[in-house]
Formats: sequence, C-alpha cells, structure tokens
Amino acid sequence: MATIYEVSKLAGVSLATVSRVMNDSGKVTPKTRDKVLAAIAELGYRPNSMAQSLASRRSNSVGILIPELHGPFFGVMLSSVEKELRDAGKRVIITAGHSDEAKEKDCIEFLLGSSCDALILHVYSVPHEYLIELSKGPVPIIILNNYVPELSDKCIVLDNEHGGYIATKALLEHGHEELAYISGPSWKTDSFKRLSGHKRALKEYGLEVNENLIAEGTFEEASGRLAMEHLLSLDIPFTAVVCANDEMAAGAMDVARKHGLRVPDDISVIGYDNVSFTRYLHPKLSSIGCRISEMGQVAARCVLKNAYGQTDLEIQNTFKPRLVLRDSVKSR
Amino acid sequence: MATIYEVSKLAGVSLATVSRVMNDSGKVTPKTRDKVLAAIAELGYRPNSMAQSLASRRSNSVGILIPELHGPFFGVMLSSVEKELRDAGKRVIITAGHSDEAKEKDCIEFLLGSSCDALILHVYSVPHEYLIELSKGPVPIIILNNYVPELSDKCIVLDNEHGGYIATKALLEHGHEELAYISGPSWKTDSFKRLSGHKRALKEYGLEVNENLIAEGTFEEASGRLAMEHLLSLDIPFTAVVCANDEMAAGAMDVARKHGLRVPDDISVIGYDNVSFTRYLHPKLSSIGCRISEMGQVAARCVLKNAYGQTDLEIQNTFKPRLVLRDSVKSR
DNA sequence: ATATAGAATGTAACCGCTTACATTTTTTAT
DNA sequence: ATAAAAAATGTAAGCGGTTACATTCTATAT
Repeated sequence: MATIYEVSKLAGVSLATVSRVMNDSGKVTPKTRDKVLAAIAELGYRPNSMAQSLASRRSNSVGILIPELHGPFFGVMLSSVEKELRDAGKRVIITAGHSDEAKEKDCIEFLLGSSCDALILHVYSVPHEYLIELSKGPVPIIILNNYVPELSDKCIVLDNEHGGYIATKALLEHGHEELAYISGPSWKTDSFKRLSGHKRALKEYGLEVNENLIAEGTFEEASGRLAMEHLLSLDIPFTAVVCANDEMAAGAMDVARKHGLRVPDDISVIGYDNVSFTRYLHPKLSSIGCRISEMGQVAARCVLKNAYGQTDLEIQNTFKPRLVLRDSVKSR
Repeated sequence: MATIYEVSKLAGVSLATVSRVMNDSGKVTPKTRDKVLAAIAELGYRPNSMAQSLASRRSNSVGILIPELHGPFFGVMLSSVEKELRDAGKRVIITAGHSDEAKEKDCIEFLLGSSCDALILHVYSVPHEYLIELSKGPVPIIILNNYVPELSDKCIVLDNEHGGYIATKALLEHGHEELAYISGPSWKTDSFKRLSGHKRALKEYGLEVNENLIAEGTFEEASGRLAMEHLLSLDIPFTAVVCANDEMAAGAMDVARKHGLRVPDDISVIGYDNVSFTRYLHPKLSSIGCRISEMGQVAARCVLKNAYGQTDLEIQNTFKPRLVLRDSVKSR
C-alpha cells in the first residue's frame, strides 16, 4: 500500500501539501492539486485511516449501543442512523446491550476503548447517575428513548404518555367504554408512561379506571396471550384492548379468536410501535407509530453537531407518536 | 488521558514492559507485572486504540455489509455476528448496501478505507469478478449467502435448492398434488434455486410442472398478494401454495382469505425463511428455517480464523435449511 | 568463584498521518 | 523596480503505541 510519502515524492511536493489536498484544508494552487491528485490516482493511494485517526485525534467512528440487533424496532432505528452517519463519512460501530446493566456498561467501556468520537446509547438498565457521569467525560453522548432530566438536551425521546393517550382515545372515539389494557413491565418507564396516558384518556372521558382490567405483560407475544387469557377469565365485560406493544397485541388477538371472539367485531385491539408485521396480521393491526426512523436520524444529526462541529442542524428532542388506524378497531 | 509513557514512569519500567503486560506477550516477572498493573489502575490508563492499530497494523475491527439493517432476516444474522466477534474483542463496523451495485461497491470501498482486518459481505448486486478481484487483496473476505465457485471456501451459503425441495415435499407428503408456487425475482440466485428444488420435488413425485401455476413476485408482501390474485384468477385448481419467502406468504394468505378460502382447510400455504413474525400470523405459518443465526456465527468464526489466526475453529460452509411445520399446512 | 545460557527488561526505530510554524513564492501597493 | 502583505508550500515535531534487537539480570553448571 502506497503511503502519503510516496505520493508526495511522485507529485514532487511535500507531505503537508498532499495532506492538504486530501482534506482540502488550507490553500493549494489548482496546478499542484492536480499534480497530487494525479499521483494519488497513479499509485492507487488510499490514506491509512489508523494513522489519520492517531494524528488527528479523531477516529471518525461513532459507537452505537442498542438493546438488540434483531427485532423489528431496533433495525429500523439503526438503519436511519447508519445512513445519516455514513453519508457524512463516519463509521458506525455497533454493540448490543441486551437490556442488562453489566452488559450495557461493558459495551460502553468497549466503545470508549474504541476511540469513538461520540456515542449513541439506547440503554434500559444502566442507572442515570452512570450516564450523568459519563456525560462529563470527553466523549459526547446521545441518549435514545430514555429521559434523564439532568441531560435533557442529550436525550431524544418519544412521548410515550401521549402515545398511550391517543391509543386509548382512538378507542373511546370509536364508542368503546369498557377497555382492558395489557401493559409492559411496570418497572420500565416506557410501560409506565403509556399506561399513564391510557388512564388520562379514560379520565378525560369521565370513565373509571378499573385496575382489574389492567394486565401486566413482558412485551413478548406469549405474555400477551397470557394476559388476554387472564382478562377473559375475569368475566368483566370489555369491548376493546389497548396493548403496550404490537407483539403482545398479536398474541392477544389470537387468544381472542381462540375464544370465539371476532376482531374487530366483538373486540377491538390496538397495539403500539407500529412495527412492520402489523400489516401482515389479520385483521391488520391498528397501532401507534413511533417515528423510529426519524428519531434515529435526529440522533445521528446530534452526533454530527456535537462531535463534528456541524452547526446548522436543528435538533428536535421530543417526538409525538401518531395513530395508525387499520382494521383491528371498529366502532361500537 | 494517561499515556503508556506515564504508566511506565509511574511503574518505574520501560514502555516495552508496559506494552508487554498489556498484551501479555513476552515474559514479565510477576513482580513487575503487578507494579505495572498498579500503575495502570492508579492512572485509570486505557490504551489508545488508534495508536495500537497504527503500530500493530491491525485495527481489530471487521466490516460488515448487509443489504438492509431492518427487516427480520438481517437483524438476526447481525446479532450473532456481533456477539461472536465482540466476545473476541473485535469491533463491528456495519454498512448497508441496499442491494444496489454502486452502493455495495461504495460500502466495500468505505470498509477497506476503514482499515478493517476482514470483511463479511452479504451482497446481491456486485459481480462475481469484483469479489474475486477483491479476494486477491490483503483483506480476507467472507461471502454470505452468495456462492462464488472460485471462492468456495470463503462462501457460507444456505442450500436454497434443498429448501425449496423440502418445502414442496412437505406439501406433497400431506397429500397435495396440485401446487402453485410464488417465486422471488427470477434473476436472484436464491429465488432460482428455491424454484429448482420445488420442481425437483414435483418430479420426484411424478407430477408435472405447470408453469402457469408459477407466479413471480418481488419478495415483498404486496407482490405476494398480486401473485395470489393472479393464481386464483387462472381457474386452475390447486390446493396448496409454496411461497419463496414469508412476507409473500403472508400476503397470499390474506388474499386467499378475502376470496373466501380458508387456510389451511381449503388451501395450504408454506413460506420460507421462518422469520419471527410467522408465529404471529393466523394461522401460524409453516416455513423453512434458515439457521440464520448459525450462519452468522460461522461467518464470525471464519473471520477469527482467517484474519486473527485463531485455529481450532471448524468451519461449515453449507447449511441445510429445515422444515418448520405450523398451522398453515393441512393434509388433504 | 566464574563462565554461560536463558530470562527479563530496556532502547529506539518505526507505523503513516496532521499541523503549527518557518520559509519561499506570488501578488499588490507604492 | 521595490517593499510589504498575502498566499502557497515546506519542515519537522508529534500522535501513542509495538517490536526487533541490544542489554542487563538470574540461575545453573563447572
């Protein structure tokens, strides 16, 4: 592999000049620029990124930590982050934290040890203090889907309370008055917020919150089935179920069907996240769209702004989810 | 940030010795090792990975190119690759090629420019010659899901012909004799092979291949719908459909239902890939399991072996898909 | 005690680039 | 034509490690 030294010799200029045309920093006469470019082409020269990084103290790579690489949610996020960042010539180093505190910390250490210029963190289990401490370090961080009040300008979040609210409101507006709710794990902020929104909508419509009709799941499909079985066993009538994510909604719909209930004729169902498979279900599942892709894009732009000095980028920190109505909701 | 120099001074040893204990290369007395370790701890020293890379001519990062980051297939693959590689302390740099020749080449250039120690390529559009040329370069490559005869030891593939064969065979064994087939784009090798397997199974059972009952889709759900509409409009009776992937199968099932056909009572359906949402469908879709996760793992191990000299790793180059029977197939 | 092999440690030359600063060339003003 | 200012280019000192080789120490054999 040719080095910058050979290029400079062939072009008859100094190292510095070659470096200048590579990074078009500083002024270079068109004539010498052409000489250099020609030499580069002739040698098939490609700068050594490790040397560049070392000398410039900048790796041009940003670390990403997400809970899982598979699953319908994170792929979409990653996709937009990668696009935006690579268009800017940045490398994307990914790690998966599996929602486990130790593993998440491991990943962060790993990324810090990889000389990342910035970190995009989608963590669940690491305590806020850790993040606050981390943010004091030299590496800029962006926090996704996890609101840390002390770091509010570094957080990009979805308004989950609002999501829970509009999901429930959609059902109420369709004339439903007896609603069940299948929640995610109550210790997860996301779950908690969505449920709060649900309750707010109920109150706004002057309806009682019946705690019995709130079942807790794990965000997995099987738990949605269990929750639905439980709700149906209660003998409390309800005409619609709000589910805190789409997987659980899928499970719930199937259980309803097994109990001889037709969706949406006998019971309406709404999910949350609007992941891709919602339209493959039968009936097509109504859901709450989370603008995952946009959030990823903004996260990437934040990095460009904070770590690479790209100004002129506006950052939106909070996203409002929106209702996506399909076939699983019907008017009473 | 502390440097190795400061560590060496604090520990009262030379740079080389510190480097030795860091990489435990060469012999070091336990006593001096402890001194060094203590100094490292005291200073909170963390080696600068860029300097390490430059000096050792090894970046410890491997580049990954996949068609898409989202979608049920690639996430799973990526997930196992990342796990395996990071357990070995390697960084994973990802890029998405979007099945476009120019973009795929771009990505490869980008990864090469990132000083990757090895590349894992899941490409569709780049010509074989390009890959062959690439393989002659200094960076080891692994090719996923794309068989290049000249590079057979670098390819990790799924036996798609066999997959098509067992899918069809499953239906035949359930007593079906009039089968339709919804294929992927015929220019994709995957599609072609799966269809070949289908035809082989048919012949093996002494059945004619009716080309009219073979519809071509694009691997997208909507195209599965279209294909099914087309097949049903033909007025040629068939009792089962083999689909070249799960998305199209989902679409096909829905269209069948809209035409008043019950799955699997009136018509059996089988998909391909066994992506996660197959079990959320109604009825649960039978499919062909592709061991995506295992393939990813093997790809990672290949890299460990070829680029990092880890011997003692056995590599399996071809994977046989397996049948996953669920509720969408019923005996005649 | 002394020579000697072998182990532990140190020395210093890179790795290939960036960049502050010095120098030379060109342009502009007088 | 000449001096001053501005622009282009060159020089060389890092960036923070690794590693071949040289040197010093230790242990063993004589």
